[in-house]
Amino acid sequence: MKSTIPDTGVPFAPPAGNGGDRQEASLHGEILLRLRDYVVEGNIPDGARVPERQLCEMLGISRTPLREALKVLAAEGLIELLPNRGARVRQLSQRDLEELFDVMAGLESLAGRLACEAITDAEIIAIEQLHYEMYGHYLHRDMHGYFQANQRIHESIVAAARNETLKAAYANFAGRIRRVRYSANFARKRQRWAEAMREHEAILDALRRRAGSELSDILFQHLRNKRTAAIEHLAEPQEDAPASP
Amino acid sequence: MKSTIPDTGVPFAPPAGNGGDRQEASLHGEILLRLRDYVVEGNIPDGARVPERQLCEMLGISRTPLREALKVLAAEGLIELLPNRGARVRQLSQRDLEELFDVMAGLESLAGRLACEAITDAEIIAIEQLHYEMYGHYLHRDMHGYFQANQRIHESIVAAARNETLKAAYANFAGRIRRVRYSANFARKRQRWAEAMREHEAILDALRRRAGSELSDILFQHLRNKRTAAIEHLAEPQEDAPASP
DNA sequence: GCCGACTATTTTGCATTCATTTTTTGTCCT
DNA sequence: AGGACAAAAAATGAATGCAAAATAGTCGGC
Repeated sequence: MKSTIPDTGVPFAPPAGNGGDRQEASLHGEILLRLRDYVVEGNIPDGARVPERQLCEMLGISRTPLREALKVLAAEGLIELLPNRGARVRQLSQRDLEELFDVMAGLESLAGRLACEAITDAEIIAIEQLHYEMYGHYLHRDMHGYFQANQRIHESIVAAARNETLKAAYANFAGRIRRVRYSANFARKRQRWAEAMREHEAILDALRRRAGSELSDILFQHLRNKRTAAIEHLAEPQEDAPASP
Repeated sequence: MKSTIPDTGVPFAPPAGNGGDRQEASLHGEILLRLRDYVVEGNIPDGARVPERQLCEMLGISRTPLREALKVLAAEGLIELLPNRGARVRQLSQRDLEELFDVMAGLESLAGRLACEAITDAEIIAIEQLHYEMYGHYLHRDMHGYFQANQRIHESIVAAARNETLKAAYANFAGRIRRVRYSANFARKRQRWAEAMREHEAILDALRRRAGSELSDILFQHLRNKRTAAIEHLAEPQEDAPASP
């Protein structure tokens, strides 16, 4: 039960300048991107065994670059590499999820604190825009739109922190959680929605005042509450699935 | 100037249960551990080019497992992999260091907050012991002893957070910074020493009261101050190197 | 009929080999 | 002599081959 990539945590890659594009020269790099998406999007069932050969012909490459990509994904924590027994999609226990949410809370909390030091008025206005947009989705019970706007707000805060290292770490953890979201059908309870909206107002308020320490607290609590909702949801799935208008 | 492991950050490996041992079955895993230490300890000069062949015969293996290990190290951010141009030790700019310190500050800040929820009296007492020990080293101007005790205190706080995911991430970032410490001879200024001691008192105080939010703030500031000291030190090296008694 | 041991097939881990690309060296021309 | 071009050498990226381990399948025993 020991992973090949053992006790050391892998933080993340260099800032690498480019934020969003995914051009990639080398084959194994290309494979890495594709495989990561493939796993994150939940195309492989939890804990499923995936023979290398099968992936090879699926991707049309030989085993060497594939294995290199697998090692990296294992270091990222998306899959497990059991010695002589192949790669498995990493199955997250409830405890793992709790830990992940807490780390995300810590990172966002940090992002908020740093953002207060550097954010511009224009950026705040942009976030306010997203906030109102999100509020609209909330009123219309549009879960998907709400969710997206919400994500963009949090990403904006991370971006405003002006810290590529943080951004990379954030993206990595977000990816791990996203996989769970894809697999389990993450609907949020209505009551939590209202709470979340109120919390977001407080976030904006603290951000406007550049109250770093305060914002840090609020963001942590906000994510903590998200965590609780998520865990409860996992315990008893699909309660109060929102009707799309 | 693009790394093969591109924009995505690699967070870190699974908890993997075992905290400290480094038994490793697979060859590439063994190689990974040895290479990581080798790099972290600064045996390779910054930005130096290291031909694979040379590493292979140094480690007595073929290129395949070596390259797998290199990919992982690149994902961890310790080295850079330039397409068709080999591996280079990642050179951290001053900005990179600032970012790293800030992320460390965020993680420790989080650790403190979580620790307040779960830490036992016994653990607090143990940390107090370390604190007094550190104070002794401080009085004796024993930088090395001071430094070690200090590190153990921070590790204890992270351990008390009861979050293996956080612990792994922390270890990864700590490794990146440690490399700089090995290379540049990190002496701390005396004035900063006194400040740091006071801050540590405040940390202990907040910890005893389980004041999570407060501790979070103090730890962040503490690390922020460390950051400032480190950056200043890099700018004008070895000022006030402490005489060992 | 079910459980356990033995064999065959598959799969992983690593070494070796091949094809490009890069870097170095050597030579020639200005 | 200095620089540019060209060829050789070396290094990287990927594919293939081979040995060891694991899985599955079968047979035999109880």
